[in-house]
Amino acid sequence: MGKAKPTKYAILSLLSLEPMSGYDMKKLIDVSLVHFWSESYGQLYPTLRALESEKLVTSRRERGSGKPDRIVYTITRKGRWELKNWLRQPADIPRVRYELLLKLFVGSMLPVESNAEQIRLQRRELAHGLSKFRLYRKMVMEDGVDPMHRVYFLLTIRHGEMVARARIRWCDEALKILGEVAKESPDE
Amino acid sequence: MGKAKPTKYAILSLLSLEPMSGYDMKKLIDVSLVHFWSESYGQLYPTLRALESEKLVTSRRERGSGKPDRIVYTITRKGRWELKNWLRQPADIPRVRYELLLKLFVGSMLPVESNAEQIRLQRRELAHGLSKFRLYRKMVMEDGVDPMHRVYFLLTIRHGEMVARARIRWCDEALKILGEVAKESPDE
DNA sequence: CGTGTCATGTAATCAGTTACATGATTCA
DNA sequence: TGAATCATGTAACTGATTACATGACACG
Repeated sequence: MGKAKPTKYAILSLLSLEPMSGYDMKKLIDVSLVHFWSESYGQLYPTLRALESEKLVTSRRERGSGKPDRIVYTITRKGRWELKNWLRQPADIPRVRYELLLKLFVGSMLPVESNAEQIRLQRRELAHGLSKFRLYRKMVMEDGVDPMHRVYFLLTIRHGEMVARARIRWCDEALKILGEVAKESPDE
Repeated sequence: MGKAKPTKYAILSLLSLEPMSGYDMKKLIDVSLVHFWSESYGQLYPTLRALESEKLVTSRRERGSGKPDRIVYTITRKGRWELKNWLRQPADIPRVRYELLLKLFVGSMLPVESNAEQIRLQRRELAHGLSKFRLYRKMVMEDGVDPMHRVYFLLTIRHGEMVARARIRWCDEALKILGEVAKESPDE
């Protein structure tokens, strides 16, 4: 079955919230969905055209005074129908490629300290990511966000937080273990 | 900088443990590294050839009695050097595409129960994954695994477990929240 | 006066999966 | 008898990133 075409459905999903341009989508993804989604312009713009010729979205050109024109897309009835269809399929489990763990898997190639440093670096990234969730959560709460959507937005934020926290705990545990290893064999 | 070529370094990593064939690598990845890595034959075999012509690995053909011949690859000094170089670079943070969360992000398109079902499905997958970690951990402990490697193997397992547990906790929390939402508005 | 934002777009490239083909052997 | 395992390999396809181009305006 499947044949996912993720970008297509990501676009339809965003348009189900409100009409917007490709540029808007990119922004939205990069700030609010960044912990579970990503898109590039090179993928976004051509797909938008394809969706239009499939009649899943319509477009209208908005004159920008000074600024460049923007093309605002709106999802059609057919588009909503297709989106719902996809939403009902079981979500596929993404196969990840987590470089840090691969590097650690063959960690004995390098001195313990080198691996510890990798983990510290990762920890910093994760902590930084966590702080962004706090801001984003505030945004979702304050703003005039449709309470229908709010529950679901909060669920995705909560997921990001919980996984990031688990990873940070792992970093701490791993650093402790490597610290002991280093004590046992202070050579290399 | 970067220009990662992840498959290349995944192969060198595995060969740093012991000589093996492309087929062996695929097996190893699919059972022991599955929670943080994946490779397809279509990627593995051509890359192995490329690595050989780069003199990073050597190959010898092993006659199989009855079974097909296998081509066993060994990492060279140059290969180890290149691998170490890569290991020292900071690990890049993978940009994920987690379909479940995208579907949940626009969850209000469907009845609450439909979203809950998605989460239950995911929960089952995660629980199943967790049980595999227990087996894998036992393997690493019992077997004649080089204790130098063991620490690092265990670290990757521990990461898998901790993240899977966090996700399961999130599933439970999310289901509880959606349960309350359903009570408040039993319509749709 | 240079940088950044707005906004769309395309071509080159790369990385990756999928589906096939081969063919002997073992197991139910 | 049919399926699964062993083992290598390739061609077709898809999906995605990257780097570029355009051009006006606002900010400091």
